[in-house]
Amino acid sequence: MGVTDRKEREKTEMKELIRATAMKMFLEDGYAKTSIRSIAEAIEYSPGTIYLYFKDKDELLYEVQGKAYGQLLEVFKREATSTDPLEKLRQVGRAYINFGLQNPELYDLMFIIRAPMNVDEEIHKANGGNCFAFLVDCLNDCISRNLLRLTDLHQASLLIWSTAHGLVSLNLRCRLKIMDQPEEAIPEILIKSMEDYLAAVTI
Amino acid sequence: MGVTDRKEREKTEMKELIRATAMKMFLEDGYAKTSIRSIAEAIEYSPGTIYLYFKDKDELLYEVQGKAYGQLLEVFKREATSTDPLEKLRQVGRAYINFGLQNPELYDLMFIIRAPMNVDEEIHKANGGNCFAFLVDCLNDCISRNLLRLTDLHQASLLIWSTAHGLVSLNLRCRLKIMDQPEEAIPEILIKSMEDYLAAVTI
DNA sequence: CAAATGTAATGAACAGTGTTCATTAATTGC
DNA sequence: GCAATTAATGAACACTGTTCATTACATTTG
Repeated sequence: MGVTDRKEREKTEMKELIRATAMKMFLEDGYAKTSIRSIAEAIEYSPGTIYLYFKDKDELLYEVQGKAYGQLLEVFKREATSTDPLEKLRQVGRAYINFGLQNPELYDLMFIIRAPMNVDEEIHKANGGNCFAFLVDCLNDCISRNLLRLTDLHQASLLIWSTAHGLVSLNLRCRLKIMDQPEEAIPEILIKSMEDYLAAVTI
Repeated sequence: MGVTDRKEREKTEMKELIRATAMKMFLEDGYAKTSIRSIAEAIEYSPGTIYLYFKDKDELLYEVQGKAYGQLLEVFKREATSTDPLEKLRQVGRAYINFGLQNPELYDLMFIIRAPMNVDEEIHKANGGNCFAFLVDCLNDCISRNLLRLTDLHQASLLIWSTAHGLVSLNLRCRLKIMDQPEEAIPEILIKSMEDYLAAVTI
């Protein structure tokens, strides 16, 4: 059965080619501006072919989202290594914000873009869940040691995530222009804000 | 000059008709799903007519954004009336989150949707600026009385706005599904989280 | 009042989108 | 070598925002 094996392999290779090309184009031009036709053109196939491997454009988005969550988790593991729970929490915060600042299109696609939530719910639970779990673990160390003014673990996780996401997403949508700050100062402001926030809820 | 007066009047009436119809449809179906053709059909004019009054679809969005900021400011003025600075701050937080929960499409259009930022910057400064100023004023009362653990006024404003926006927008994008909470419990969770957050940064 | 002017509205046309599906091409199994 | 299966195609469909030559109407002028 060497033939069916090869076919299987070719099929997954093709799927991977489409996935990788789509991801590259999503990150360069954004999800909305990347058309199925342009992806097809990039891999030198006809538009219809993509639909033999992916149900629709959204499914392609879900694939990339999955990869993206994996990337974020890796960043967490790489950047948040301190043995001090509070310092580790600060590292997570910094890592999250830097990730959003350095990968705007990726961040958009993970947390801001509107996409019909079909399979989405499961994909987010499976992939995003790991990232969230990292934060929860980290916070659990802080809360169980009574280092924070927040006592409900999951609520605290939600709050910290919301704050970081709020900072990143308001910036990505240029809503911080109402504060009269120079463009180049913003990354530091966001990081500083997050740190001051964590300091404020630290006992 | 009665004729030119009437023409002027008809022109502004027509513009208002388009603006109002667009807003209604944006709120019902969302910005993306509302087409120029469908707006034109709703007011029984041809698609081209809309372009005699608005440069493009984005300009229509800006108009609605302006109105929306006005609405939010009114909600602030109506809901946040306490003479106690801290209670007033809590009222602002509650009002913001409830606004987002009760007007999801409007909130989307104000803070989440992607739109080319051309005139946008000025519109946001002018309209959104008033809402932000309300929060800043409110926070100024708290900080000047030394009631909060946050000392930098503008940074504190940014933080509180980010937290509230984070809560609302993550919910709007169904990202809170990774926390296993029943749908109907979420509004209370968001409000409670915001309140506990404010409590945590209160001295 | 009739003709000329100005202007508001039209709707076909353009270039693009996601998606489908009958047709074609290639490969495999017998 | 031939039939059957599978993969790829690309035209077609129904949409999108936007433009612009054409038309219809209201107003002003002769």
